[in-house]
Amino acid sequence: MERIKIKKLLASDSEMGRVTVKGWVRTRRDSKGFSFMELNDGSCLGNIQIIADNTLPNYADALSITTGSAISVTGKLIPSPGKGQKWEIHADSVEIVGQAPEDYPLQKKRHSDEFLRKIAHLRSRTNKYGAMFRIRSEMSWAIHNFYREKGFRYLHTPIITGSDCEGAGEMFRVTVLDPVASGKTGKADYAGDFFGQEANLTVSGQLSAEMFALALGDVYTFGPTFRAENSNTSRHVAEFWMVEPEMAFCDLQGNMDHGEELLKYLVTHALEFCSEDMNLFTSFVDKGLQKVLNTLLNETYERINYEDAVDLLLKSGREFEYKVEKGMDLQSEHERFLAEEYFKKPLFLMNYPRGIKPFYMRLNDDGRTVAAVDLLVPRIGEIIGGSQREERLEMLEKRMEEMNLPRENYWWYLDSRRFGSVPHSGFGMGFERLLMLITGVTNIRDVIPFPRTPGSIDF
RNA sequence: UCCCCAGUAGCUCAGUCGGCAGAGCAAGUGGCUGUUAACCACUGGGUCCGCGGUUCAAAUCCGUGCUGGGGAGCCA
Repeated sequence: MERIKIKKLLASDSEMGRVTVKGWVRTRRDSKGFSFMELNDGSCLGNIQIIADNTLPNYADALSITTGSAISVTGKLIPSPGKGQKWEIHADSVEIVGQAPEDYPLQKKRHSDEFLRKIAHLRSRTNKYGAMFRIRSEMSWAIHNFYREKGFRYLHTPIITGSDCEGAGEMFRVTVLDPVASGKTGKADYAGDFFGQEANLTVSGQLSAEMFALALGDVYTFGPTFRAENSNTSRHVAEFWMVEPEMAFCDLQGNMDHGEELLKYLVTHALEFCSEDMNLFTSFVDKGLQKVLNTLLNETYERINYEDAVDLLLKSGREFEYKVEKGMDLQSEHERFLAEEYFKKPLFLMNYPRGIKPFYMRLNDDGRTVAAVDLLVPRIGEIIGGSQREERLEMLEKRMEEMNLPRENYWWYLDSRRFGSVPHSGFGMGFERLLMLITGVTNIRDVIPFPRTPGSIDF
């Protein structure tokens, strides 16, 4: 008989004569004459209650079913006389598909996130992580929906790259050379390597995306990104997913409009299409989450120049551990003060000093600042980082010279400024940080299936 | 990478001044009940993170390493 998803059964508005469900048992409770089981199949947060009478031919088997076991049940969907659930299945047959022995690590009680991280291969069988990864899936679709509706083209930029996108951040090397052998000679033989030159995992698809924005108009990438920084924080992983829109004929204001629209769309989508799972997070993970989500949805995001933000911090009278200094990048505590205490809502910080930003950001008319923009949100900090790109060939070349970037490595990038260059803008949004924001989960390792961090690549 | 904290039963944790290794939950067995983080009783379960040191005696004090957590830097 064809399997039916529990999500569908729980949403039913009438009895069903004969259905088959398959899933994993969360808990079993016995009576003398019958046994109750809570069955979950991952289709939704809720379980369906199974009742098995001792008149079943294999009732002894049913009594051996343990937490974590996989079973297949056929029976009638009937209104439950007990409290706590609308429907239950009165079983005509219960078949054990896969028994889980007593050392099954998940108990029918709350486990710590730290413990569940050590059994990341099983944690998605818990309520919280099941909900998390359903939301993660739904948010991925929402991103594609958003861009498709807006006429953006989905672009697949390379994972392996020869270019060092921003000259910032440590990169993972990609090689077929034997590290032991190359250690003997004392230096790497790139000419003998697969690509004949140094190759790395991408830290951003931006430069490639710019080329396609200048052809297809509006494009976006959404894929894995790699940073080999030795960052040990709750907001960093070595492999993460990033959304990077790139828009032709778009200035900094348009860039911010787009970021705000995207974020609001995604929050709306989560609340509309993941309401049951979202409810778990607003109720149990973070009591203040609903308020944060309301703010994200209903407030107009602040837009403030870097220099004005620095003035504001200096005048705040607030004692910071690190002094606020003009020309320096803001510290985490400064960003948090602005987003969480001063404005109490998301804010775009724009027009940073040129000295602390990469070469491709457009130089403003004041000559001191560039058209950079970061979106800061409460708790997470920076969730979006972007800029209007420098579209003027001479200015771009000058900036590259200042930063000692070899022009020949970027010949193709510079070509885009020689042939029909136009103002354009874009940004990167960390997908995991988005998930943290909308679920209230505070550790990035808990929003990605198998996190990769320094010294840790299990699973 | 730096600063701080932690590591004791399957899980969460207590363990006082250095003096016999503990609780709750889970698991196993039995009982009871349209049950629902069921309930009641009994039972089993330990490399006190590893290594070294101090001491008559170390879970406890000292050193060191490993692992995890929080914060910082870097960033998304």
